[in-house]
Amino acid sequence: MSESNLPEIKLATWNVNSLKVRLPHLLQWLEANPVDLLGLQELKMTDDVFPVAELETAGYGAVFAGQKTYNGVAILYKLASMPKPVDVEVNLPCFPDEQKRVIAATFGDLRFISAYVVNGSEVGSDKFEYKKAWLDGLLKDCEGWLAKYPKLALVGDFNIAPEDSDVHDPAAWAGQVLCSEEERSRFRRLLGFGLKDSFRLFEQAPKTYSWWDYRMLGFQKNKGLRIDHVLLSDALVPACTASVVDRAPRKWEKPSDHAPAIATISGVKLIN
DNA sequence: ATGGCAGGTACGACCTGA
Repeated sequence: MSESNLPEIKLATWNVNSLKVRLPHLLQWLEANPVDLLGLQELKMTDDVFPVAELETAGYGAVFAGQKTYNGVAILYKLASMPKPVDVEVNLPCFPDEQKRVIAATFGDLRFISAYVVNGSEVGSDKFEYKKAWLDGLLKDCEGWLAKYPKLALVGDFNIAPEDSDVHDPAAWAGQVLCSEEERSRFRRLLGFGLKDSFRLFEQAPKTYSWWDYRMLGFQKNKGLRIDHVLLSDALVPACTASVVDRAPRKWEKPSDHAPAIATISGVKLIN
């Protein structure tokens, strides 16, 4: 039928580590990769200085929730291809938080959520307890969102490497923050609600990561972790035709320490 | 075990990241 004539929709996520510093990289990347929806994390800016005009010139609209110095999330949508966002939610309904870590919006009948999961500092710290509580809130609200929105994409910096294959040195990282069983078990519970890690739907090159430490030549030595994910609800999984990490912008001058991750879905009609 | 790099704040170092 006409399903195959529907355009592809590209869904992406990128922790830009300061949108002020990275705006030129973002614009350069969007020109080469005109994705339809892009979740951003670590804006590190307040809403009054969000680059609305520059992004509109590049063909993108945005909804955003910023904060001074830390955190801050946004969703960019391609004006030419996407319906206007509705039902915008900031943060987790069940977890009141001063920190801006979640923004969600609906495009047609697609719910798109950009999340910046707590880092957690180190296992056993107060920040780690906050991370676990925050993740429990995310789990609870995702269960609710999935019941309401069958077509759902949850993207972002999860600060969790789900499997040892997502870690350059699993022995060194065993039990450490980003790799602990307490974090990984929560990630698996999230998948249990009816989400898939789109990256793992496909054969992938070994040692594919999305984050590399700035220090110790981490990127040059590919000492990385895959902690940025595009999760798709079961209703979208059959339509997913590709899921990749784009290492290219990590090679640019003064890069973010994270690379973008992109999933492609095909044959999905967005219904208003 | 430690520190190394980067961004922000604010002009000192210090906090946070992962």
